[in-house]
Amino acid sequence: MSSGAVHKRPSIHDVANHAGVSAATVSKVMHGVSTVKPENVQRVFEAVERLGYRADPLASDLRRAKRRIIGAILPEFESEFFGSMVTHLERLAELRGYTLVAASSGESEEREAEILRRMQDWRVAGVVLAPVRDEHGRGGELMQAHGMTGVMIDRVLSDESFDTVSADSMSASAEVARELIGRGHRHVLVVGLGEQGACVRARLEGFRRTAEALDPKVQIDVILCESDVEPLRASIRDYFSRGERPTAVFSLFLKGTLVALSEFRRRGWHCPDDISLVGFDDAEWMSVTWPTIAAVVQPVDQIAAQAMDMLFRRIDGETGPPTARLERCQLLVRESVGAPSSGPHPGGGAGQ
Amino acid sequence: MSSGAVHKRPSIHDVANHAGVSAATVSKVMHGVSTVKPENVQRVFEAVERLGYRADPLASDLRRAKRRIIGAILPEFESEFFGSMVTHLERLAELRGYTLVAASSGESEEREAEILRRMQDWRVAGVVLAPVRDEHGRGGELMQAHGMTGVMIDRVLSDESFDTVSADSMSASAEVARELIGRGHRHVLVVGLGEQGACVRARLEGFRRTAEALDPKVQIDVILCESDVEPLRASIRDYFSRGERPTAVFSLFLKGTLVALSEFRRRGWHCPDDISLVGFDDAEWMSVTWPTIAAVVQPVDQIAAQAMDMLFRRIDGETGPPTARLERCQLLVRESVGAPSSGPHPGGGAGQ
DNA sequence: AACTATTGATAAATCGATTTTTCAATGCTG
DNA sequence: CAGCATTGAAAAATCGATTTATCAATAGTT
Repeated sequence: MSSGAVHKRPSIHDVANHAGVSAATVSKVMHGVSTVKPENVQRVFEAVERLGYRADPLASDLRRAKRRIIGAILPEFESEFFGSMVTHLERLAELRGYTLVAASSGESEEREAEILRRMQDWRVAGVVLAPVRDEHGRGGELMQAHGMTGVMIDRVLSDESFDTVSADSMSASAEVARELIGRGHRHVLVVGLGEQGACVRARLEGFRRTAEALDPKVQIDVILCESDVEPLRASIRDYFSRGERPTAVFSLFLKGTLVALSEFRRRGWHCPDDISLVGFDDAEWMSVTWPTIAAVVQPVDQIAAQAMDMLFRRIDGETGPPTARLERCQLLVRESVGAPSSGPHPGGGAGQ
Repeated sequence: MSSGAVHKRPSIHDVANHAGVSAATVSKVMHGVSTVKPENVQRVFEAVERLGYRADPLASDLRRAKRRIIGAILPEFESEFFGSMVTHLERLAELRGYTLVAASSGESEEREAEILRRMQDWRVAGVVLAPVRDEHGRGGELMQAHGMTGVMIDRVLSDESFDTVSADSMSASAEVARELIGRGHRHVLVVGLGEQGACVRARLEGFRRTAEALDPKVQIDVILCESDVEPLRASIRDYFSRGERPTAVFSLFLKGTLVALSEFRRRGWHCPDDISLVGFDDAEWMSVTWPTIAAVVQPVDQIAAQAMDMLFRRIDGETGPPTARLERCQLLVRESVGAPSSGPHPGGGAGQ
């Protein structure tokens, strides 16, 4: 469209000329410094108004000691959990006048490392890292080696170098155990990804300890796969094929819940009549399908808020030992959890 | 960890000093300019290596004519569709040495406008805008008024100022119509959000025209709500309460599919025995639940690729009239679609 | 041998802000 | 009224790169 007048934006010097003052004065006015004559303040505001001046954040950040950019590194963007995490982080960064630059590591530690390097190039003020593995992975090492300011979230428990914020996996798993044992389940399959992660161990142990405390004779089978979903699916399929017949499945991750559901489908089992299902991570569809799926809801908003809070404290120079926060989860018991089925599943196998 | 040596990163001048050349020479070497003595190239490389030098993108972008930043503005991050869109855009930007800065408008045109202003402050090279409303909303106006370079995606058809890329909604809807009519449905409820959007009209008309061409006596009811989900839910509930008994529901958006499903649940209707369901937008869970849900899959990868392709062409100075691309969708017919039920729906729950 | 081209590199200007330093004008004190 | 402190603003340095202008040393011409 017509007027090419728009193409060059006014700089602080243009404003200064228009107002008949120096660039330094304009800068002061923009930052509300009080040592400027009221008359000049007026003229600067008028010039700003007339020219539609807005400061270039690149230029101002270049000069400043700390850049007003926060980097966020998450394993992926496709899930509701991380999607909503980005939304929260974005809002919280903005609230403080910072820009959030989010990147996805695609569940790869190499990419995670590369992104961290790039964030360091940008000299971001701080990083929110949801590591691919856990707090002892490459990401943390790199952040530390380069003296970056950061917080780790989600797949972490605690770290000796960085603040961490995550869901209280252990308590949540314990609650799941109470729920399942309470309903009479005595044979439970636990499925999950990332066998070596501290977070997975916490979820598993939280469940196991509570379950065994409630009934020492409970049988807990565990299927963990390294990272990919398909091997997990294969293992679960194999497990059921061997004739194993748990009365409930507890999934430590959303993907596991999906895999379990699809394996139930394959075998024509229905929840909760044939088998019960509960998993970590809630999703919108879970309250809509038939049956509705029970889930552990992680407090995304609180995790994000706490993480940003800690991060900005560190950015503002707070020292002291790293803190490790655990945010309380909520167990939503839905239709997919019931009492153990009375008889053996169709297709053979033993009952309870 | 110990050494505070890490805290100040080397600048191009440090490299220059180390190599015994000038900063300009270092810059040339970094950009592969050939007019540098091989010996000096060596020394610069060595200095870069020893110091671990990496250019500061802020500083280099400040000087450059075009900044290597692409802005992406999407209505939200929580859905698989936009989540995966961000992932693709991120990768495509990176591939060309650009950084993607994504922001969510939260379905608000005010926020969309504010983000655009901020992106303009950053002087991004280009913007990928998935407008809250459609190509005639405030976002497009602003981009144009400020002479920004951009592409619009998703809720658009074509525009006289910007290139657009979106799913071929009309063809996809036509295919849905063929499928439903072909199976014998003669009374279909279409639900959706955003009544005034061109994209909604295309989806609706694509369906209506094809359906009526196949059988002029088909009854098509339509429930559209402005933007919020809850009014839509109320309308649908009211519609069914009035005794309307379509044999199939076609949802124009993912949210609509969820609302429809939950309303079916409320009434104890099962797909596809009591009513068939098909909707725009696929999601991972749809192939896992019971029944599996039929969906129109939008080619996110192609939309992203085409959008970035067009955008970079414009950034590189290509002129000419804006193009409007439509990418082909795929209809995944799953269990939620069947033949119309033989009789009227039971007033209460149906058995399985 | 003198003069022009060419080559390769450096110095300086620039991007658009912030921050520090300098400086002029005014006010106050004795 | 001289001397000093205060106030307010301009000038200059800075951030870390890129780009342009300038310059010295060599090569090539006649």
